[in-house]
Amino acid sequence: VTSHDTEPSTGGGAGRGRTARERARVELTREIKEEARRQLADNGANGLSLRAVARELGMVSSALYRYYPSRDDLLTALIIDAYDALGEAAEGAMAGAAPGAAPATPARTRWIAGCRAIRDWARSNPHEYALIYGSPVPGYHAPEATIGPASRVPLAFVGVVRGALASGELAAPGEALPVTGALAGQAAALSAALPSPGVPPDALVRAVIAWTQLFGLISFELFGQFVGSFDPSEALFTHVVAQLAVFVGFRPA
Amino acid sequence: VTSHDTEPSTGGGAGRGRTARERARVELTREIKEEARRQLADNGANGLSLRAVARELGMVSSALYRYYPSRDDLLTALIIDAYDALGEAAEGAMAGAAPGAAPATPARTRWIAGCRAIRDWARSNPHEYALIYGSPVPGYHAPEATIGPASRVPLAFVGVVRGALASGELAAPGEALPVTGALAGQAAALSAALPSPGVPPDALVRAVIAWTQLFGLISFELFGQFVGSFDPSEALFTHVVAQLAVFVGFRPA
DNA sequence: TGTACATCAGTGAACGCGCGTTCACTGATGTAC
DNA sequence: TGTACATCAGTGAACGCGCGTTCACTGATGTAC
Repeated sequence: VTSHDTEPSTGGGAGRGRTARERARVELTREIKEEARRQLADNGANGLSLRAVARELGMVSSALYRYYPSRDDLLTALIIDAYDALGEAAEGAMAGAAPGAAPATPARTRWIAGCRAIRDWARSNPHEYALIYGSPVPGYHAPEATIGPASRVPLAFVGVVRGALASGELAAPGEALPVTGALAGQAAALSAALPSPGVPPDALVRAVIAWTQLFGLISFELFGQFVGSFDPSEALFTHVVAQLAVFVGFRPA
Repeated sequence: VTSHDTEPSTGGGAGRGRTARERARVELTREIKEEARRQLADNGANGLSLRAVARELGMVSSALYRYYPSRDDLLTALIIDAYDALGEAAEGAMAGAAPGAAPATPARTRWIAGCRAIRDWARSNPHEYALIYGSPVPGYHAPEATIGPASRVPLAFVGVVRGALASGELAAPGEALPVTGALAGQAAALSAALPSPGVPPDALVRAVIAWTQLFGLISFELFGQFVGSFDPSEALFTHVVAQLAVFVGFRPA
């Protein structure tokens, strides 16, 4: 069971649950999303049906419109929840110790823990994973509100790299190719746009590559490309993550 | 425009087009798949509708059942076509020169050409790509007939590696981690099961990792994860492929 | 504390739509003599 | 070359189903005096 929450657009900013009505609304919103997630698992994003959700909740279909103005809005809520849940898992695993306190966990260890947390979440929530990292849902256009939650994972990746850089735990590995030309420009622009800039393009590009490698591997595992070859893909995953740690340049623990 | 074909289950093995009827059947089968592909692009795999295909072709929906016994069978035909088209593109780009003849293209060059051919095909046929490498279609179970076509790309990858090995063009790079334990076992088993065995587990695993990295990158590009960062992702792609060539161990040209 | 009014969650019927699949049929194409 | 029969592609109607969304309504909950 994962924690999910996206507040419904409760008119006033009143505390959650001041009146019975408000408490009921919060509760039902949660139940609607729970049931919707269940249907996602059975039928995929396209199979998500307001009528079926209402039916399962013992309501009439039109009642759902008091909670979400349309099917796509419900889908958006699910997408944001999924990004947030995954982002939280990654952040939790990758966060360093509180600044100044206790001996910090090595960056390499935190990075590996983050990769594993991401995979664990994906395996526990395969359909929500598919919702955000699988093929786009046709006819659905993600609103801007998804951008923030979607960038939590890549930002967590970059965060570890930046931390490692600051603490001298990062070194360009010998076999990393230099980043040049258009790529260097893009990386520099991206680096400058980060919440806290200062990550050199070379390191940023290696982090991005690791990010794509990780999700490529997880997608192959979940989408069935390894059936019959690396079927329990635990060993392959462990190997790849260790290899990626080398590539990104984390100093061995 | 790409070439696509999967013969309909024409009763006898008679040459294609002996009679007018047979020619018409082959022709219509092609048109049905073409129209289905068009709909795939508009509505995704779930949006593929026999009735809509028939409508567009000016037939009545029940007529399609003379060609495909069900919607899922049509989907299977599309999936097989997609795997075959992509496989053909990869094989074409990765194949060495005829054995014994002419100076062979270096393995590294062929490998990079193969990666690029795969990406080019994916960008030209994004919905067919999503069909085979995106989230699984819920409720659809791929029949065994898809296994062969699906393995063409990974086999092409392994083929280049084996070729490079034979011609002394492959060397374990210094930063590659040793393959041990359960992973080594899986790799050895897989290696032994290959059409032509003899690829050492270490090299095989590196090829598999490169395969997942490549498709992870392409999926991110096509599914929109790079929007706003590495937006034209040409430069990133070129960099990653070169980096992968180093990782797999191809001798620089 | 008690009443009058406003808010709003949930109802039930309806609109208009699309789908996969089956089945008895017709008429053209193909084949055997 | 010509006729009789078999094959089979395509028709049209039907079955039974599900969907998103709108709308006038009812009755319970909340609020102001």
